[in-house]
Amino acid sequence: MITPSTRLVDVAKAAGVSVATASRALSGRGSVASETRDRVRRVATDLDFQPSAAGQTLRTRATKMIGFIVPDISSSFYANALKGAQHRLHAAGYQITLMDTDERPDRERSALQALAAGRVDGIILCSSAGDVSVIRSIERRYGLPIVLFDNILDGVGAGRITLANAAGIQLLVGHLAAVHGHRRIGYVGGIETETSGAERLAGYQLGMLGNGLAIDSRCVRRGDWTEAAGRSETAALLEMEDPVSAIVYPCADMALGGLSELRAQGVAVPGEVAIVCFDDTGAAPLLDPPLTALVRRDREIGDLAASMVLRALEHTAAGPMDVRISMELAVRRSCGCGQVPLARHPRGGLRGA
Amino acid sequence: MITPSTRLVDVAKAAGVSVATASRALSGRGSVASETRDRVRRVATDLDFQPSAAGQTLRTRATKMIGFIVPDISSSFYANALKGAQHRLHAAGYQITLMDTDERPDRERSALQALAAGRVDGIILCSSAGDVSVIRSIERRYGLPIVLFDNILDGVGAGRITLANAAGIQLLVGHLAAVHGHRRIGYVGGIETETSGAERLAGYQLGMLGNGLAIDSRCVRRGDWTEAAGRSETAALLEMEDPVSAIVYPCADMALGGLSELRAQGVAVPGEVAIVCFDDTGAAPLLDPPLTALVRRDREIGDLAASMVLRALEHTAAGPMDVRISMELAVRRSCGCGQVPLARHPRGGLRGA
DNA sequence: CAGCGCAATGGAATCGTTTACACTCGCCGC
DNA sequence: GCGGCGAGTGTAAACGATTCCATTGCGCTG
Repeated sequence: MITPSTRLVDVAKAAGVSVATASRALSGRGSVASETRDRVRRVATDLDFQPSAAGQTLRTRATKMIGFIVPDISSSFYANALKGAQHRLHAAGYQITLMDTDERPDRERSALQALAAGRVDGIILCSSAGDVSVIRSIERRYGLPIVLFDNILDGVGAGRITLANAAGIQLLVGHLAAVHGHRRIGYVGGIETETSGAERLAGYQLGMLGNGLAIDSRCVRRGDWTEAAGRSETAALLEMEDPVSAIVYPCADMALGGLSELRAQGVAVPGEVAIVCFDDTGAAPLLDPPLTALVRRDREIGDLAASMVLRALEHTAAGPMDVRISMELAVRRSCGCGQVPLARHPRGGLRGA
Repeated sequence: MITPSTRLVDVAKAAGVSVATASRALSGRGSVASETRDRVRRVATDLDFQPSAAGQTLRTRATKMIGFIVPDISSSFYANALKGAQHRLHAAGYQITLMDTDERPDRERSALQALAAGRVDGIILCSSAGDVSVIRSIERRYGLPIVLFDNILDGVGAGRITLANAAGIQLLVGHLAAVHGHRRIGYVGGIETETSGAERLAGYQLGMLGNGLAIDSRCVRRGDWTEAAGRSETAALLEMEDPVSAIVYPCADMALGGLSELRAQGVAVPGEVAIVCFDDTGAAPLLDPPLTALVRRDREIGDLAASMVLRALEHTAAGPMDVRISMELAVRRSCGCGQVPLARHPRGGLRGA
C-alpha cells in the first residue's frame, strides 16, 4: 500500500553506477567488474534493498508464484500435499498463492480467473467442478501450466497425478469379503461427477463382482464428501430391513460421520457393522475403534505436483507427467481384525496386523 | 510466463477510445459518457480482458493480496482460521498468499522478507519465532499492517487476537481437580518462548495453586507441539516412581501422541491416567476414549483477523484491534466423566481395558 | 600501427496500468 | 455576447525493474 521502499535506482546512486549496471550486478547476468559487483551488492544489503515484485513481473512476465487450488484446505490430505509442494517450490524460489474453493464450482472458476490475470506462473489444482472449459481456455490463452491431482479431467492438464482410486476401494472390499466373509457390504460414496468419486464407486462395484457378491443398489449411497453426509447416508443404510454388515467409506470425513452415527444409534463397530475407509488420517489409529484405512503419502503427492509444474515451466520434459499413486492397506480394528480371535492380537491390534 | 493476453490498449482500440477513457470506463472513476462506458465494458468482456495485476500494482501500489503466515497449515486450527479469513477477504476482493513456516524461525523470517517485497498489502501472522525485530522493521519501513493471532509479540502488530490461554488451561485443571479430585496433575507443555506456550504454562500453575495443589517440577514437561513430543514427554512422565493421575496437554497433536503412548504402554485412560487437552479437533469426540477439550471458534478467529487487516488498510479505526477469545469446556470421557458409573453409559462396554 | 574483439558501462525503451493535466465543447448567467 | 464552468476525452508521465544497443577503452594480432 504505502511503500516508500528503496528502489534499484537508490542502490545504483549510492554505489555510483547506473541502474543497468546495478541490475546486472545483483542478478549476475551480463558482465560486471567483480569489484563493482561486490560494491553494489554491499550497498544493496546495507540499504536493505528488496526488488519490487511488480516491477520485475511487469518486465520479465514471471511472478515466481504458483497457485494452489483445493476444495478444502482443512482436509489433512490437501494440507499435507500443500506442505510437500511448498517445500519443493520454495527451494526453487517460488511462493504459493492458495485458494480454497469450499467444493464450490463457482469459487473454483473465479479462483482460476483471478490467477489467470498474470498472478501466477503455474497452477496446481484439485478440481471439484466437472468443468473443463475454463481450464482449457486458461491453458490455451495464457499458456499457464496446470497440474491436476487427485481429481482428473479429460483432455486438460500439463501434468496429472491420480490416486489408484478403484484399486484402493477394491482392496478394502476384498479385505471385508475375503478375510471376514462379509456378503452385504454397503457403500457411502462421494460426488460421482468428480473422477475420484466415480472411480471409487467403480472400485466398489468391481470389488463386489470380483468377490462374487451381488450389488444391491439400495446399499449404495452418495454424499458430498462431508462428515454430515457420512452421518445422514449411514443413517439411511441403517433403516433398511435387511441391513448391511459392513460399510465402505470413500474418505475420512464421511467415515468419521458414519462412525459417529453408528455409535449414536448404539450399533457395535465392528461387532454389528464393520467399517473401512479410503483415507487415512493421523487420528485413525486412535479412534474407537481404530479405523482400517488406506495409507497414502500425501506430502509426496504435493512434492510430485510441484516438480511437475517446475518441469513444465522450465520446459524440461525429463520425467513422467502422468502418474498414478498406489496405496496400501492399514489393517486396524474397525474392520473386525483383532476382534473375534482376541488372543491372536494381544494389544488389540493397535497397529496394523 | 508466456502471456500473450489482451491488454487495456487492445480494449481501447476495439472500442475506439483512448486507454485513459477505457481505464476510467472500467474502473468507474472519473467521468465517462454512459454510452461510452457501456461500449467499453461490453468490448472488455467480449475480449475476455483481465487487467494485469503487475501493471496495476506497479501504478497503484496495491496488490489486493494478503499474506497468511502460520507454523503448520495441516493443523486444523490454522486451516480453519485460514478458511474464515479467506471468506472475508474474498468478499473484499483480496486473495491469500500462504506461507507455512514449519515452526522454523528462519522460514518465518524469509517468508516475511519475501512478502515485504511489495507482494502483499497486509499480513496475518501467527509467529513461532520470538523475534520482534523483523516484524517491527517491516511495519516501519513498508507501513504494512500486520495482524498477529494466537501467538502475540510485544509492541508490534496493527491488530492482535489472543486466546484466553491461561484461563483455558485453568478451566481444564480446575475440572480435573474439583470434579474428579485429582491431586497429582502433570503438564506436557509447548514451546515456552512463544506467548501461547508461556501463558498456557502459567495457566497450569495458576490452576494448580488456585485449587490448593502443589506444583512438582518433575511433573511439568515441555515439547515442540508435535505428536512425537507428546509421545516422548508422556513416556517420561510415566517413568516416575510416584506417577501422575492426570495429564493436561496444551494442543491436540501432543494429546494424540500422549494418548497413543499411554495405550502402547497399556495404561488405562481415564482409569489410571485421565487426560484433557487445550485444542479441540473434529476427531476428538471419536477417539478412544473421547477427548475432553476446550472448544474454540477457529473460523471466527480467521474472520476477525481478516477484518482487522481490512480495517487497518482502510484506516477505519472502527472496531477493536485487540481481542481476547475465550473458550468453553467440552466434557467427554477422557477426563473420567461418565466413566465410574458405567451403567449410565450403556455403550461404554466396547472398550477393551 | 591499423583493426578487431571483448569487457565494462550507460542510455533509453519496454512491460500495462492509472491519473494529473490540458483541451474542446455546449450551456448557463450576467 | 461573453466569461466561466463542468462533462467528456486524449496525451503523456509516472510506477520499478530488465535488457537491447551504443559507447568506451584496453589488449592483442597481423
